[in-house]
Amino acid sequence: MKHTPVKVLLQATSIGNMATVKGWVRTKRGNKNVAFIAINDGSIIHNLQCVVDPSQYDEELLKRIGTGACVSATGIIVASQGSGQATEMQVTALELYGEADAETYPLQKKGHTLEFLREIAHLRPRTNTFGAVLRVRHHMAFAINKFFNDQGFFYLHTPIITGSDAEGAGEMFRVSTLNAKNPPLNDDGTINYKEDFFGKETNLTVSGQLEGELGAMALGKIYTFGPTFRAENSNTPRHLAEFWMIEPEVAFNELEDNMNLAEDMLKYLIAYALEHCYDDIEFLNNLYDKELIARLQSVLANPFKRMTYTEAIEVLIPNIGKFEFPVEWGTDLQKEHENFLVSHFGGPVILTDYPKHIKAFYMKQNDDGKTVRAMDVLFPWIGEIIGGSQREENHEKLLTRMNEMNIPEHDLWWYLETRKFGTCPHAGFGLGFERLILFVTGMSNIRDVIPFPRTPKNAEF
RNA sequence: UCCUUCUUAGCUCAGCUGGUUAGAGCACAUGACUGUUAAUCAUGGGGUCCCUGGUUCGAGUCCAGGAGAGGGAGCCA
Repeated sequence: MKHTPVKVLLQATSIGNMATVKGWVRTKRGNKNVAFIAINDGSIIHNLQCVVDPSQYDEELLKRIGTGACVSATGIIVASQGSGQATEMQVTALELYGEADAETYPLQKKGHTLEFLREIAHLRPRTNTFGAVLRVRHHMAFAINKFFNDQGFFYLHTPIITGSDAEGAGEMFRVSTLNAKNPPLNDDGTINYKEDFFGKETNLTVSGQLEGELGAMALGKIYTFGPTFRAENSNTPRHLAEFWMIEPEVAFNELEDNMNLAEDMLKYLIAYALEHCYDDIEFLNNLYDKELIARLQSVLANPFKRMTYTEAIEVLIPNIGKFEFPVEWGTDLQKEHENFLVSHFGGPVILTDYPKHIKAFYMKQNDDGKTVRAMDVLFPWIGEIIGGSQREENHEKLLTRMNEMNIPEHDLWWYLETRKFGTCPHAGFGLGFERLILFVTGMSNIRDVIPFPRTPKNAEF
């Protein structure tokens, strides 16, 4: 018999229907007269309560249907006599697909720490928490594509294996088919990558931005959304070695347009989450973060505070006594400074026009000779969620800056040609997908918003 | 990578100043209970005290080294 999602069976319109449900047992309760089997199939955070008359079934079969078992139940959907749910199933047929030995199945009915669940990442999607997070993650991925598609952007697939090591966004993972124990060598003892698969040194991408700019110089408005890799030895709740990044790039946009796009996108995504994932967000709000829903609504209700780096420094200096690290014009902001600004203004802050020496080579230089048209979006709780800029479109200025910063120009000849042939103002940014999910779910560790996290010393599963 | 805290039953933890046979709750098993909501009650089984070495009559407890995890910082998204 065709089965119906729990999500549908829980609706009052299902009452009176014969149906089959297939899923995993969350709990079983009861006595010798009646048994209650709560079944979850992942379609929604709630379970379907299946009511079983034990006298109608083999005692051994019922015994094997415990927490974690996979079953199929058929019966009529009725209004629930209990108070915890609107509907339930009066079971007439029960089939066991696979049992889960209670002695060894690691997921119990009761509390687990998130740290323990990370050790059993192959099973944790079966918990309420990870079901909720993974559903939210799906809806956010879909909403990102929808947002950009609706605005006329094209989804550009930039390469995951990159031949340039000049993107400047961090340490890279080498991609090679050479024999690691005995690689071919040049006369001077260095590894001869001419014999490698691609005939040159290659790595996993740290950013699709440079290729994204190539797309924007033809299609006008593009975005990338794909995996990104950083081999930094970062051990924090906000960093992953493998994460997903969204990078829009828009021809003819200047910094102001870039800020508008970032704010519009973030608000669209948060509103989408509240509209389409409310059950899951409500669950996370109640279990982990009582301020979650209020914080999401607050971000939607207010414009992001926009100010220059220089103005931010002026706000920070009178409060210098509150900080561990010094504040003066020219130094990069520490996390404590960013946190101060966000709580001082009571919401997201967009900082622009940073000193050029703390930002990347491709950012557009301001006329003051000191700052560049950079933009960071700082969010409550998680800090920097977006980093972006208007790009330097002047070939001469870009080349000079690359030389100053020792960026090898021969590696990026193709990037430079966009400035030689039909250059134009353009801007873009990068949004860390998992950081967005952190914000929307209220989870506090980035390892808990991706199914199988990759971090230093950890690539299990 | 740096600072800091932690590692005891399947899970979450207690274990005092080093002292006899290492405890609790939950989970699990068995039984009871006429509709439960993390059901309840009774009984029971369950331990490489992270690893290696040291100090001591004696180490879960003290010391050294190592591994793993959490929090904070840096790097960034």
